Amino acid sequence: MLDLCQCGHCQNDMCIHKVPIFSTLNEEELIKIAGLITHRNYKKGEIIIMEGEATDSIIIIHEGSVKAFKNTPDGREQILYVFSDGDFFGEQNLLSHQTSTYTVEALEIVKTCMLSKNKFQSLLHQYPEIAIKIIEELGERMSRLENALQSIGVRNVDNRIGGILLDFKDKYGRKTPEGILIRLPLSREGMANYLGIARETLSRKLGQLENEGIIRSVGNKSILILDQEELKALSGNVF
Amino acid sequence: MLDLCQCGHCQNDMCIHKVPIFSTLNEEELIKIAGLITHRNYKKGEIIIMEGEATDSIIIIHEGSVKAFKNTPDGREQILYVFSDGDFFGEQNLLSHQTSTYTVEALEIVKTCMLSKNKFQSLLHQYPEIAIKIIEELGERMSRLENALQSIGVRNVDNRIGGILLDFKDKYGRKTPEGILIRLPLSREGMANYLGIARETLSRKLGQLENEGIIRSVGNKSILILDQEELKALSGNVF
DNA sequence: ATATTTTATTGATTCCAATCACAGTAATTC
DNA sequence: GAATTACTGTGATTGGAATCAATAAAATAT
Repeated sequence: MLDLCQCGHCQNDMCIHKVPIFSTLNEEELIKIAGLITHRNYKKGEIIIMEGEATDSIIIIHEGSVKAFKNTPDGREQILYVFSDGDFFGEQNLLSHQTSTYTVEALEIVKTCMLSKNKFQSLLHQYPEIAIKIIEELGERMSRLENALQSIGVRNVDNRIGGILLDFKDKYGRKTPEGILIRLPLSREGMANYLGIARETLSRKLGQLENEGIIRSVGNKSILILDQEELKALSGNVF
Repeated sequence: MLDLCQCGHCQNDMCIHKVPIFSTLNEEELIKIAGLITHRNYKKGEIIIMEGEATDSIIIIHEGSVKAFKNTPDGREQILYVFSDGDFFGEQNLLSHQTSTYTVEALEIVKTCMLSKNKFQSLLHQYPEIAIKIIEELGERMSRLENALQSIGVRNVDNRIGGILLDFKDKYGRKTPEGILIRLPLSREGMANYLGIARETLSRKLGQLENEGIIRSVGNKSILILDQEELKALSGNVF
């Protein structure tokens, strides 16, 4: 995003610059909001919000990535979202009296910005555009959840794996001469928990895709996409 | 909801009376909005919105119920929501430039109220509380989707069936001396498409639950819940 | 650089739900 | 109310992914 700020006080790395929900505001308004924000950092593995807990702030990620998950009755974890720079969470608690519907855990060192319930609510009344931006963002998240739910209706596991790789490509991919290199935010186990399948099944399927020349594993934390079209076909995404 | 309107013009069955997103407004404001609304009825089986289609209105259900679903690549349908009185859809198209993420089909005779894009947007700017109400409602829907996604991570199918019965109980249940009688909005096939399982599997599992004395089928369109606690245990819902 | 721990892969087996096939039941239509 | 049509239930079989078990590879610590 273009940085319009020329003043001495305003840091260029202010988190609000990164956050889509504030994107309709001008620099002056942003500076005002920046003053309302508090910061906090987390180490890898630290819990930021616990499922069922009430929070009193909306939390915006300034840097790093987190996973949001639920613990299933049988002791596994089902990952619902992976949030990174500019994403927010905790908004449910501010508007309704809901407690958090998921646990949020840092996947690496994470810097967050927090805006307290009261400040955020008055902001919403002052700038309806922020509310509209939030509705838009929630709409996108719902759309992603809906797709996830659909791909489960399709019992085919390959389908889901194709989907997650394409998702990660958009968010974490980098073009290289050989193909698009994805720096994975999750381990194999994490990805399996995202897809709702067993770790071993994921390994096998990824191995298969590698044999077919569609992808290549690069260490444990990266995957190179060699044939994006084939992946799209696999994911059943006809659009 | 209490009907405060005493005037001659205002119909008591105005849809906006039923709609939570307008619940913060006073009677005068409601009457103003009522004038902006157009109506349309649908027969069972009629398509209200098609996936991928752009619409220019938010649609509120005044009476009846609908299913919102996606067609999976392998030709099945995955139901995402069942909407009834007071629920709305089509809001994605108004705020972002998204097209509909699902198809909506009437499950019975349905009466709808529509508010056009332009009118709705100016309303949002005028009454930020409406936007906040929408955020709340979307939050609840997301919470439901998240639960659905979780219960898929749990491979156990009984779990999901318990969940859908408890959901339907809250929305469509009626207390009787024998237990809570649910008037099902969906056929067995519909329920199976909601759960993402085969129709036959659902039949078998429901039969099992009946043998265990937890439920009783009453014709094809109703189910009597005899042992709600056992159902909760089954659904793994510890909260 | 080596040792230790963590994470990932591969193989063998089991099990649950999908599918196929058909019979039974309920709901419409005439 | 009989006939037709749509929906639902049950049995037999198959298949794909989970689980169990062990090895291999990678990341981290020493």
